[in-house]
Amino acid sequence: MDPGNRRVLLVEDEQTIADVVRDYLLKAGFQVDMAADGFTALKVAASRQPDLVILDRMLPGLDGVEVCRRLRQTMSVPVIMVTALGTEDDRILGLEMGADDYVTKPFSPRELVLRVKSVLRRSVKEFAPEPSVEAAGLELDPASRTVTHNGNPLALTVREFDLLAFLMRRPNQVFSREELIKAVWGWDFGDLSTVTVHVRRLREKIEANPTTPELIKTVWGVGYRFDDTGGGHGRQ
Amino acid sequence: MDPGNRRVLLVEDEQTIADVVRDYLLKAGFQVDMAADGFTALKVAASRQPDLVILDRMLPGLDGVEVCRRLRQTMSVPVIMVTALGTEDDRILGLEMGADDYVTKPFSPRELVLRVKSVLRRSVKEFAPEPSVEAAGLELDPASRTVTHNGNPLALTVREFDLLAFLMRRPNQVFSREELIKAVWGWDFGDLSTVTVHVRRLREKIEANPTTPELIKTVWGVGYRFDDTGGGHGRQ
DNA sequence: AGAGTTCTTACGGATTCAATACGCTTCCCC
DNA sequence: GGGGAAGCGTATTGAATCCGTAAGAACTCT
Repeated sequence: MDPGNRRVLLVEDEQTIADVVRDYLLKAGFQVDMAADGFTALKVAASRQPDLVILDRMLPGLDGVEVCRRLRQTMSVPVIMVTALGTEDDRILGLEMGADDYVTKPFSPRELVLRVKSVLRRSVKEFAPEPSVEAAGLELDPASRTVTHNGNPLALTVREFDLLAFLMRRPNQVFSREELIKAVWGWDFGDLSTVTVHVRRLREKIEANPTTPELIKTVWGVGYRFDDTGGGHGRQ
Repeated sequence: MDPGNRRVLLVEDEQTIADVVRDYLLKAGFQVDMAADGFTALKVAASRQPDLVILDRMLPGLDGVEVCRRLRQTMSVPVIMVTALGTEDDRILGLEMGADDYVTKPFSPRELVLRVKSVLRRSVKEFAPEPSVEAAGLELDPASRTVTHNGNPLALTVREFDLLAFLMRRPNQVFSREELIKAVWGWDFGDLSTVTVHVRRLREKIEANPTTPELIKTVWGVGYRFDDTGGGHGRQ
């Protein structure tokens, strides 16, 4: 995600910090609005409709937590909370309040910009349709959840599709069964043979000869890898 | 994050400190460039494109703050600032200046290495593939776990791959069997002949003539060393 | 020449993966 | 509801692979 035309509202009462951070955001290509207290923040947010809000927790007037709460009542903008407090409890509290990320002072403006980009990436992804992938004669379209092999459609199950999608998006990269079960299944633990079996079933459908796979290679002692040897960079 | 093939630029005018820190970074697997003053630092940074810069604040010529500012104008490399001053205000000032972390003298080189790793971890994307290494006709790609010798792929086992990766990332450095078994196997003790045998098996696959090895040299009474005699600095 | 170090080979055990089978749940259509 | 099919996760078996150790040969340095 590039900063492009994104608008960030920076709510911070300490002028020095505010200036430095604003410069960094501008340099990174964002448009920046500023507010020094809670009420102004809400007013500016309503009128400018920012794509993201950076919110100091200590503010004159309404404090950050309250501003966050009220923002959430009227709009669904992502919020990054900035605070001088750094305990674990505070962090959890901040996130529970509805902040999408949490930064403690003193912080590096560079890091803050990275987090802004990361949060925006996350929140943009949720709505943007994912592009389809193409590799090795296989075309996978997440929007319609269809896969074709040299033109003819394949009937994949949910798991099979998700697994293939994950691998095709990251061709030529090995993933352990643990990584796969975490990424595709969303589990933190579980029987890893689940992955083995699903790879097997997937191969049965996409490989010309499932016994000697050409697409999903097994890397002994490590995991699996989708091989995209050739030509076309897959992106529609 | 493991050091992979990351390149660090170390800017430090005190030779003793510089040497110690460089050794630690090398041991940790980083590639290290060095500069002793501000102007050299900028020049080296431009040509080598490091993944991170360690910057002493007190420097002859341009001081650290100024170097940091100028770096930031042209590239977006993370910076760790090293300084003799240690007050809280300085720390904040340093971070506000754009440093991503801040270390005060006297510092432990070990801690510095940890911070380097931490900063890199933050600035690197989650599934970003580690850069591959190339040396002496050999190309090793950690992401796909493949190795090619002048283009044709080699079939290495897990141990062989890990061993080769470790050595190739630290070319021209000798490692004892103890160090290798600790780093590659993760053991604190064990039969050292394990290393010997695996080096042998590895040579069988990568050396033109395994009996008179050109790549993995044995240093009698000490250990093994991967020789990168030639030209190209290994970076994909 | 001798002691210490490294090379080389061989082998049994352990790990890993493929392949199949089975029970459970879900969904659909009757 | 009820029968049946399909998908999923787990367990089991068997085979291929890899790994660590041992033990003797070859080598290096003094």
